[in-house]
Amino acid sequence: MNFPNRKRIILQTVEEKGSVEVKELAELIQTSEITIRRDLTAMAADGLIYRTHGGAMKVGLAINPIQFANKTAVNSDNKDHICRLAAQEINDGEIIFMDCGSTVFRLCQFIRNKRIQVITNSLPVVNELLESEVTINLVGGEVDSRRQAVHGLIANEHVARYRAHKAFLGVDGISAQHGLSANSETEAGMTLAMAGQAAEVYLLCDSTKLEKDKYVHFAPLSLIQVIVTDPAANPDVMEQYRQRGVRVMN
Amino acid sequence: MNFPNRKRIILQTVEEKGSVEVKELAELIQTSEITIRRDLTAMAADGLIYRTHGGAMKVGLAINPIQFANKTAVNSDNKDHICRLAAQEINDGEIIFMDCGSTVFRLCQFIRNKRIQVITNSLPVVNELLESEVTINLVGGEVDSRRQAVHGLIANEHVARYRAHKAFLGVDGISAQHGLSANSETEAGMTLAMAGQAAEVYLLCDSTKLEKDKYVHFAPLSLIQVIVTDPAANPDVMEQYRQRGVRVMN
DNA sequence: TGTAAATCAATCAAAAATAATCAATTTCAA
DNA sequence: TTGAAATTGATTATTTTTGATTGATTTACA
Repeated sequence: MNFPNRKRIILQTVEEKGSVEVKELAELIQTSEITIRRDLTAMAADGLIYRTHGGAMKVGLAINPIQFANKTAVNSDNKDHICRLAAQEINDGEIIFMDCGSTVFRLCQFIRNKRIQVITNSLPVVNELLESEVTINLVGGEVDSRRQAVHGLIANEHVARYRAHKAFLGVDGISAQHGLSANSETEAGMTLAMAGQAAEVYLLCDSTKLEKDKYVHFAPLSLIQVIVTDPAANPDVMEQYRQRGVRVMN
Repeated sequence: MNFPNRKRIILQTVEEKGSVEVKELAELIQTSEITIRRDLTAMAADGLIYRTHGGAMKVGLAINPIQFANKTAVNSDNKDHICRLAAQEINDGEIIFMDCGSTVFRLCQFIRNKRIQVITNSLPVVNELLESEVTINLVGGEVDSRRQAVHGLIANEHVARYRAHKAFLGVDGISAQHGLSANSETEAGMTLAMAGQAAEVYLLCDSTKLEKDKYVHFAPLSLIQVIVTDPAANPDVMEQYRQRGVRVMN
């Protein structure tokens, strides 16, 4: 039994049952558990399945954390640090993109009194900036109630109509080697759309997300110009990013 | 049973029942309470659920409910009457426009459980329908913080991309002779845009607005097909509208 | 308000799963 | 056939997950 055949059987089993265990597959395919594990790891890297402890799941069934205001309690000190740094980079008169990341959301409180224009797909951001000096432009399209944000094709097209000085974006994972990754394709699409229309792209990214790879890899590191992170970030890791031409602030 | 699978079951249970207890989940998933507690803590950190003593709850809206309080109090009984009538006109599977009028806003509570698609430029409407059966499409463009709605050129263009079965709109004034009028040009523009893309146009309009003329006259009576108003409306006035080919409900 | 019961966090220990390393086997091309 | 590369399996160390215990905290009820 070779890899392509095993792969076929594994994929079929996962699709059928939603989730499987390593033991189960080893029994079914009549091979060792370690081989199954290797197969699963390879397939998970390709995004074909979602790897769990002891087995694998159908990708669609895995529930990813939503990015949202509720999360603000987690790592909040670090996030505030990041946002203060980011806010210093924003000058009056500028047009900026803000996406629906939880770190990006916290940026709101630091820019309330700036005379800028914010283009965003995040409903919490809009709400937070409604009564402020900031002019808000809301991205139109389908509302994802889970994420309390606007996503999808129409939303991406809307973004493409604008041109901004800076984009402040969040990601779920970033690595020097593989670049940016996210937990969902729709979020990745919005990130790409905003990054493509901004002169300078800032990634707001607490140190726990550095050197982590998530479900979809969607862009190389070269998409961004600046990473803003917290003091807990590993200096060696930061140096790696710098060597690849990214400015790192912390 | 591994974490991702438990996570799925927990989330599903919480969504279904609104709240669950640790014991209940431990029994359901056949695992220890401490494991459930750990799961809940992790999920709460991700913002997927709201942790309570002894269990968990469905995560509520993190957006502070955008207030319409000042306006909604006025004529509320009459407005509810209008909205009940209007809601009866909406069938599952339909696509409808809703604008940012205060009467239109009250329509939300009557359509929460309908399987429809709502296209709106009103932030309170979005907020109200976020956690409902309704699919929401938000109009993109400049946010008018005073009206808590999206207006302007880009917004009108966004609307032009869609085609709906029905539009439910508010106006500031209506008269048999002069047609529809509004207090601002931007609101008038949105009304026109939505009306132009809907097969049937409903005007939700309490009786105090009948035969009133406001700042801008922006459309003839023929723009609309139906007026929904309250029982306090003058029968003679209603007859006038009917004679001009408008269906009047009250 | 005070007391009892329930729930929780923290710590530790056990079990399961995994990663890492190395050896054996197979495959493939020359 | 031979030798290098790829694949597979076995072993061991590490990590992750789970459950039990204890003391602290919160809630419910009188």
